[in-house]
Amino acid sequence: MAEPLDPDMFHPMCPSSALPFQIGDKWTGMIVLCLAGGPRRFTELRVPLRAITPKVLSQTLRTMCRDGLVTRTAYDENPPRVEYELTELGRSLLVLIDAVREWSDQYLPAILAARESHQV
Amino acid sequence: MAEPLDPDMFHPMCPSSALPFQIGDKWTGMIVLCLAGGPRRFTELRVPLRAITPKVLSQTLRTMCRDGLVTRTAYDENPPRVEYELTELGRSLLVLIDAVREWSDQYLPAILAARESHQV
DNA sequence: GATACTGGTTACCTCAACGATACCGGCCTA
DNA sequence: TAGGCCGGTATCGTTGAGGTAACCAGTATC
Repeated sequence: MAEPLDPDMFHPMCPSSALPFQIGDKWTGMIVLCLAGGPRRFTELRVPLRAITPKVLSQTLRTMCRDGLVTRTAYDENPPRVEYELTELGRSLLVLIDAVREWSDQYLPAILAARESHQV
Repeated sequence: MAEPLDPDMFHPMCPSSALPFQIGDKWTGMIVLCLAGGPRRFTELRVPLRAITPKVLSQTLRTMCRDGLVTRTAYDENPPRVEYELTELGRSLLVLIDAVREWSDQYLPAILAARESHQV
C-alpha cells in the first residue's frame, strides 16, 4: 500500500528545530508526515522517528486518537498488528504543515542569520 | 499611531489553547499579534497579556530580538521609553497565524467534539 | 526450554519553561 | 523626602513534557 518510510526523513541536525512553530506536541507533526502516505504500524513509525521511545510514541498516538487526528485499528493476528491512520481531520493538518514549510523555505535562513549576527 | 490594545484581546478561557499549534514560545504568537498594529511599549504589551510577568515578557522579547522578529528602540527620555516593533521577518509570521486561524475556524470544533466523545 | 517479535506498560528521573514575589535605578512631581 | 512612573532584574519554586530502563503477555519458532 505505502512505500517504506525513509529512515532518514527526520535528521537530528535539521535546522527546522529553529522554526518558531510547532504542531501539537514535540512529535505530532512528524507523525502526521509519517502517516501522510498511508496507514502505518507502531514499529514502522519508530524507524523514521529514531529518537522516540515507545512510551512517548504510544502517549502521543493516544493523544492524537483522542483529538480525532488518527484512528487506531488492531487486527487479531499473530504477531499482533496495529495500524494508525490519519483521519480527514488529521490530514487537514498537512495543509498547515505545508504552509509552515513554505514559510521556512523563505524565512528560516533569515532567523539563522539573525542569530548568527546577534552577539550577546 | 496605533489605537490602544484591547485589554480583553486574549481571553484566558479561549479554546484556542486546544489548537495543535504553537508559534514560538508560549507568548510569542500573542506578542506578534499585539505588535501587528504598530510599535508598542513594554508596559503597553502587559495590558492585553495580563497574565504575563515582566520577567517572562522581557525574556520572550529578548529571544524575539535575537531571532530578528522584533526590534527594540530605547528613547532617551524620562520616564524611559522603549518601543518594540515587528520586523519584516516578524510580520511574515502574520501570514502563518492567519492560516492557523482559518484552519481553526474550520476544524477546531471537530477536535473539541472528538475530545468530548472520547470517553476514557 | 529459550528466544524472538509485536505493541505496548511501569516506575523513575531530568531539565527547562514558566510563574510568584520582591526589588532596582533614574528621573520627576508633590 | 516621599512616592510614582518606566523598564526592567534577581531569586526562588513549581510543573509537566519528555527521556531512560526495565518489563510484560501472547504466540511462534528454534
